[in-house]
Amino acid sequence: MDAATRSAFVESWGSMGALWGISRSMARIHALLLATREPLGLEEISDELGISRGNGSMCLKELRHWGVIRRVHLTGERRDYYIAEDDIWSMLFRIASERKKREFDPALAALRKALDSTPKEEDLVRERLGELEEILRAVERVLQRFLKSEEASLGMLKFLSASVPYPGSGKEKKEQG
Amino acid sequence: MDAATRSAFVESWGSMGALWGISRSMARIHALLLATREPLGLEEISDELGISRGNGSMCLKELRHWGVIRRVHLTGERRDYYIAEDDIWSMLFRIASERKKREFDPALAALRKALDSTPKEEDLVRERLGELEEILRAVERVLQRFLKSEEASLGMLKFLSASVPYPGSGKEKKEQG
DNA sequence: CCTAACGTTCAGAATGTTCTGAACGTTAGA
DNA sequence: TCTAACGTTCAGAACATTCTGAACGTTAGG
Repeated sequence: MDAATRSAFVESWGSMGALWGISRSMARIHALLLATREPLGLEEISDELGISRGNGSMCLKELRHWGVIRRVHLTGERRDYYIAEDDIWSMLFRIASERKKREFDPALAALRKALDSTPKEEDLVRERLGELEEILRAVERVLQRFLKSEEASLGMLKFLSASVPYPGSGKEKKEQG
Repeated sequence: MDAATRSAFVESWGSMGALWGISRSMARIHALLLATREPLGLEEISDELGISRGNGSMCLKELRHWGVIRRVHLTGERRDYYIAEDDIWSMLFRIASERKKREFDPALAALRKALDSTPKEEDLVRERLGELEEILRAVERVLQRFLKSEEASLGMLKFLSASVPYPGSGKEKKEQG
C-alpha cells in the first residue's frame, strides 16, 4: 500500500470515528495499526500521525481496553509494540452496547413515565408520545436481539444484508411475546 | 402531565439528541412541543427552557427545516406559534440518511481504495481490511434497503422487531444480486 | 548506585461546539 | 410617519472536548 493511500485510509477512518463516538486520534491509530503488518511502537505511531506521545499513550491504552489492539514484546526490544486485533467487529459491537445503555435506555424510560402521567383528556399529547414510544420500543427490541451476542450479531448483520423478506406490501406477522 | 415529569422528559430527550447528532437545545424544544397540546411561542419556549431568544429562534428554524415542527398563526395574534408535527419518524429517518452520506460513505470508499492498493504479499493487512470491508458492505446494504423509503422503513423496523427469522444456527441464504 | 530509555499522567492549552444578546429588519397599528 | 412588538442574525462568550508536553515512576544496563 502506498503512503498516500494509507494516509487517506487513516484519515477517513479517523473522521468516521465520530460516527461511533470515539476520538479522532484513537480512530487514526487504530486505522494505522490495521494497515500495517509489522508491530509499531509508541514513538513511531506518534511521529507518523503527528500527535504527542502523551496522547498516543492514552489512546493506545483505551484501544487496548476496547480489546481491538494488542501489546506485543519483540525479543531483545525493550519497547512496547502494538498490533491490531482481528476482531474489528468487537469494537463496533461494544460501543453500540455502551451507547444504548447510556443514552437510549434513560430516554425511553423518561418517555414511558411521561406517557403514564399524561391524563386521558390530553388526546393529542398521548397520541404523539404513544407513537414515539412505539417507534422506540421497536428500536429497542431490534437492538436487544442484535446486541445479545457479539458473535451472533455479525451473522445477523450479514444475513439481513442479503435476504430478509421485508414486508413489501403484505401485512405484518406477530410471533413474539 | 405534571411539571416534574414533563421536565424529566424534556431533559432526557435533550440528552438523547447527541445520539442523533442534534444539539441539546433543539432536542429539548422538540420534546417540549411534543409534550404540549397548545401551540407555543418563541418567548414561552425560551423562558420555559431557560435559553436565549436567539438560540430558540435558530433551533425552531432548523426544526422546521427538518420538518418535525410546524409554524401556526392564531387568529388575532401577531406572534408565530409552533406545534410538533406527528411524524417523529421523519426526523430520525432524515438524520440517518444524512449521516450515512456524510460520514459512512467516504470512509467505505477510502477503505476500498486502500484494499485495492494493498499488494498481494501483504497477507495480514489484506485479511484485516477485507474483514472490515465485508462488515461495512453488509452495513451499507442494510442501510440502503432501509433508507430507500421513509414510509417503508418504519414498517420494516416494526417488522424486524417482531418476527424476523434470524439464522439461529442454520446457514445463510443468498437471493440478492 | 547512577543514568538513560521508556511509558504514564494530568494541568493547562488548543480546538470545536453551542449559546447569548445586542443590533437590525419588518410589520401592524396609531 | 412614528412606535413598539416581534423575528432573525451573527460576533464573540461560554462551554465541552481533545491534545500537548513537562514531570514523574520504573526498569535495564553499566
